[in-house]
Amino acid sequence: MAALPEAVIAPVFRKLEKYTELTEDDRDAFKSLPFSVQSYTARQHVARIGDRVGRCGILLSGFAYRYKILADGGRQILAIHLPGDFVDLQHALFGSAVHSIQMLTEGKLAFVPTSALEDLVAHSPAVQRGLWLDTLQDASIFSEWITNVGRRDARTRIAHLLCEVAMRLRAIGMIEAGSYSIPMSQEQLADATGLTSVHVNRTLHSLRANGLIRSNRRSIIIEDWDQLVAVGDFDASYLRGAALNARMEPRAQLAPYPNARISFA
Amino acid sequence: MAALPEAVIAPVFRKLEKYTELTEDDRDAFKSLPFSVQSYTARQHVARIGDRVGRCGILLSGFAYRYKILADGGRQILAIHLPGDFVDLQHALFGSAVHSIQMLTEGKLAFVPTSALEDLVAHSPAVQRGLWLDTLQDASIFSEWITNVGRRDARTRIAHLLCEVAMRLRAIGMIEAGSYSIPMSQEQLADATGLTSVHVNRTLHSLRANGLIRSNRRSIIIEDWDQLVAVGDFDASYLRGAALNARMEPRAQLAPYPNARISFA
DNA sequence: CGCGCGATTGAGCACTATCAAGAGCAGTGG
DNA sequence: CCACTGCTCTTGATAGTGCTCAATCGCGCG
Repeated sequence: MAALPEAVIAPVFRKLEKYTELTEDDRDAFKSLPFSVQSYTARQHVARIGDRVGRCGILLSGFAYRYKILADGGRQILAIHLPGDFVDLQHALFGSAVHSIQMLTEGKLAFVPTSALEDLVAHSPAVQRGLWLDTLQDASIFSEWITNVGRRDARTRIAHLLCEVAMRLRAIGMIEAGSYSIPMSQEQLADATGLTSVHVNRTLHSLRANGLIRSNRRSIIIEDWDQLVAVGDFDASYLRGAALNARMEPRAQLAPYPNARISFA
Repeated sequence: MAALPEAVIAPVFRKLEKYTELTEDDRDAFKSLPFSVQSYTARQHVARIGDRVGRCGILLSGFAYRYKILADGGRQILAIHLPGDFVDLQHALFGSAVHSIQMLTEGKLAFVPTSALEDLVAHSPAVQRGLWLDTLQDASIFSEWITNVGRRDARTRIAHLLCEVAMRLRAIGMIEAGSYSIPMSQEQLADATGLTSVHVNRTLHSLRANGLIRSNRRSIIIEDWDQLVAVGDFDASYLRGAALNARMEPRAQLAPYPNARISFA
């Protein structure tokens, strides 16, 4: 357990400080938390349902997702995590995992013992506030997902998910040269939207036919952001701090980044 | 704005203290927050999407729910709130409403100005921790709802929702003499489960035919809790503190309260 | 006693799932 | 360098769950 280099936790601070002021002391205290870093391969599990959890994971690189398995064997993806995300605060604070967490790609996580994090927040209201707001933001994204799978048709659902991921990647600066990539199979897309992979496949084809996206094997490129937003019934305000300047910019300005690429590599 | 009588905030403390120790100072500080109480009639709105929000609402009595309206006019209910719930922490902390909040029944809310709450949590880590954990618990419920609407069939969805509400009411002591009531129309049940009211109606009939519930006009009575749990694929562990001793009791013990009544009055 | 909202019921339809088979790309080992 | 293997994507045919549309009923209320 050693402290992390500045560069690695910079994204975490950016997230925490989106709505909270941290003092130099707060930052120092956070940086001196005992971290242990672990590397994962794609598909590796970070936690499984039922595990006892005594640590809190922070995604440093790569993508991860949380999911539940149902009685009938079905799977529902609950959230997609990007670098900088706190991956399982709920598990850490309550002590047990009620769903599983799996890597989408290879990547690294930093783990902090729950006890150390609890000590920190007991003495640093600002850090706790940052974490709380992050949780509130996650909850807001969850509630949008409820809406997405509950009341939208397949076409809208998928467009909405693509918009969300695009916007969140953009907010953390992971769209460079107008393109970005996340590695999700159509089956994973299906499990995130409550559809079947077959239907996702057909819907992607339809979006492609309408010129909203392009896609070759394992990669999706947004061709027409404005239309994708329209089709996806997408309004980024629920993303709060996870959207780029969501508070300030009017909706219109949130949208366009010309020809951005989503490569589902 | 006057302080609230002890009796009224007792449920709030019970919630906050489920996972956190509050000192006498913490409690006093909380009790001296400037509260204003407001009464609502059934169907009245507490907040509407787009509102600027500068206060935090605590449900003192009655039931409320949050919902979103979609582009096509559809409605999705995101959460059902019971007495003692913090109804819109997200809105209060971020300053604007991204969904609407409406009363299910008549009831009362206490409002605290966001600034006063922020002052309090800046000085009382324990209170902030309680609120944070409450938010984490809400997020856990959200994620279960995603699963519910995303991957379960109509029968399972409705059974699951009935189980959840029953369990949560039980946790706050609102099931007396083995019966309890919440006032939800079939249309509201539909908007919470992502179904149509017509299909909810038919599914309730089917559950009734199988002896899992009884129902007359606007009231549902659980006849066979064990079977309802089985049909609803219900495992209360996601409820965390919102379930009765969810941490301690094995699953089997969570379940039965003989012939409990849900009156959807 | 008339009104109104919610519950109920029926008929037909549509979106999405299911089942099944084949194709394409990537990584592996010979 | 090339079969082998496995996974994901793709496509077709068929079925079904849940939706839509529409009308009627029933209870609570003024």
